[in-house]
Amino acid sequence: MRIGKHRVTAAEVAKRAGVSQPTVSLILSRNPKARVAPETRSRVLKIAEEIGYRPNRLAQGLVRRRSFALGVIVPGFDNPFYVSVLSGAERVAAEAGYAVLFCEAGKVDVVQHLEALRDRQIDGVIIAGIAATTLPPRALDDLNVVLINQPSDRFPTVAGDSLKAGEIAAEHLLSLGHRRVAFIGPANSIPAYRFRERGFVQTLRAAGVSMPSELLRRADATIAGGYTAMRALLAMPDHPTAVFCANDLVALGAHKACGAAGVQLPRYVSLLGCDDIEMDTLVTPELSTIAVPTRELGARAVRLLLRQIEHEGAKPPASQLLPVKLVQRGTTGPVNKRNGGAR
Amino acid sequence: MRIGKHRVTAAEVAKRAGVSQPTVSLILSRNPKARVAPETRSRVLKIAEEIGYRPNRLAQGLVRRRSFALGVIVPGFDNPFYVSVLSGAERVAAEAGYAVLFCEAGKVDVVQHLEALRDRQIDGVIIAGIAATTLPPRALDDLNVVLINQPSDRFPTVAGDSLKAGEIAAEHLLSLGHRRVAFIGPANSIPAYRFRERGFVQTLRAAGVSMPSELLRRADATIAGGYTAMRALLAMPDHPTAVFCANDLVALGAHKACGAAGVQLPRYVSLLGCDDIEMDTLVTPELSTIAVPTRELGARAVRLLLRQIEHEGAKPPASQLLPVKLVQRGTTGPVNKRNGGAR
DNA sequence: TTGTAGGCGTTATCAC
DNA sequence: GTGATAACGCCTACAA
Repeated sequence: MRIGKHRVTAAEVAKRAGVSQPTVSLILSRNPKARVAPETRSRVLKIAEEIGYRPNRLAQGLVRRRSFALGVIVPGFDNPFYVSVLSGAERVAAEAGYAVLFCEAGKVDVVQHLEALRDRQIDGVIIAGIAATTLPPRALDDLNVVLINQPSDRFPTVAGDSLKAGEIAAEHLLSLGHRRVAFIGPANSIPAYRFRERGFVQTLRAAGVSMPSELLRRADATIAGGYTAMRALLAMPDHPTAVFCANDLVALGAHKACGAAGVQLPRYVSLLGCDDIEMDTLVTPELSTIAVPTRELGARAVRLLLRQIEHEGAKPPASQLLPVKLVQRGTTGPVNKRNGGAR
Repeated sequence: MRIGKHRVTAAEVAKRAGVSQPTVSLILSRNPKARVAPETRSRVLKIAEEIGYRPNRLAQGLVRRRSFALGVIVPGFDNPFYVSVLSGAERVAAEAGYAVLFCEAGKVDVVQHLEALRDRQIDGVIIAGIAATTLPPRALDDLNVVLINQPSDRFPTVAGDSLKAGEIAAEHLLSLGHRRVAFIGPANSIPAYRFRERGFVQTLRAAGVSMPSELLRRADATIAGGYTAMRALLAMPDHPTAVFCANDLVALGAHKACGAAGVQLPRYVSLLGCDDIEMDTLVTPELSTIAVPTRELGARAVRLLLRQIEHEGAKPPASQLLPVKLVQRGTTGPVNKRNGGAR
């Protein structure tokens, strides 16, 4: 509500209630510590309610040096993973009365986005999908930061257990009898993908299965990347019987390549992704994957950030590693003995 | 940069430059109108640069009564359509120096989100996927609003041409020889879906093809909704030879139902979606659809909003209707004469 | 228990 | 051209 052209201010409430403006402020913002006459209190509250007073958060922010806003920076929405993270973050933030400033950053302009967030006196930043180490050294100075899916000794982190994901993938494929297995993933990329790869390769090796270099395919972490890489794998005379992909997008691209080549899944090739995005159940057969609690990552990141913000001095909260689990659907199955190149 | 524990302020710059603080402000913010001695100007600019001065946008906002921030409210990310809209909006907003406050609103708490945005002195709001008419009458008072994909005589609007989309769909299916066609879509829903349905039905009728009520299936605008509805259609003794869906999610659900039932696309049933989301090309055969320029919707909505904000008094900018177009892929094909219930 | 004074970091309006 | 001075709306002292 407003009076004429100017919004309702605390001073307005004060005037009508016959008290001073700070008293109003005291009653409406300050916690239980506010020792005010119950009679005054209820009168002020009533009037504030009546004329629809709502504190101006910009003004609050200016004096309290807090904006009650969080920034979320992701590389883009090509990968539904980030969509989930943002969604989870927004829910928790909104419940806590924080706004979410959303930034989509094409690697180049992360720094600019960070500057813009700083100018708005942002209370904290969540970064997903961008390696913090690739940023200019001081870009994150004096900022409350929580990183998603990347380890750091400088900032608290929330991550799905990527190493474990790789292990689970390897164990699953091994248990199905696969011995000639491949991995598709990007070369120099965000830590999550590297860990998935490492966990996968190490577990294979521990089981006495080595992965020759021609079965380690480098590809962008996209559908197109997976498609191309899988095509190359299928073209090999002795193609692998199972393929683990750095993420579900890659796996879906690979899935599509199989479809295009007339290769039956999982009869001749088993295919395993990682993340568990919604599209997985859209393809036929549905994609087996390692589920990562994506929304939960965003939600927890916000909680960590709030803790960090709200008791400022304390030591930064401990990082969290969230469990992942195998979701077996239609693209993984027992190795087929006769399939050395057969279609 | 900061000095000790306090951030660099304009006053700090002023002190070092030996001028008054307002002069600094004048030089750094005000455009050409600033009549300032070139010598002073360059000195101030140099010092500001040196100590890394950046204006506090909260303080700016307080006095200018502007936050340089926009709100975007969408019902959720279940539908990639909204993801695209948000993405397009963010890009344009960021380029113009505006922040995007992202709100995911489960119908219930739209009002709360709007209140929160008001409290932050938001400069404008973009609403997608939520019928403005379902909001309390005064919820949008005194707000700069742009609506996406819904007509309104109160606010400017950016929309894909949904009526046309329905027409195109009908023409396409008719041209392929289909005469027994169905529609799957939600009952009481956002305007876009209603228009698609209307355009579709009207064009059919104009061509002398009526759609019996059993071929008008009501379903949630989700994958699950499409799946269920399609199953019901396939179970009919004389099932339709072509189906148009309110959006791609529904169509993908229907696609899946066909796969599960062993029904070949488009041989026995043609399937047509609407929106053109990325998943469409993931399924086999790829989904034919009517492409809506989703990112562009978000981008234009922001431009409209900025125009509205920046010359306040002027009449609200005209609404925009963006063209849609048929994207024929693998799920639509000529009617098969022999398919009265055949599989 | 409440009011007064002062300041958060800007921008706007004037005199000088 | 430039510098006081006064907002903007709120919060934190401290005094009454």
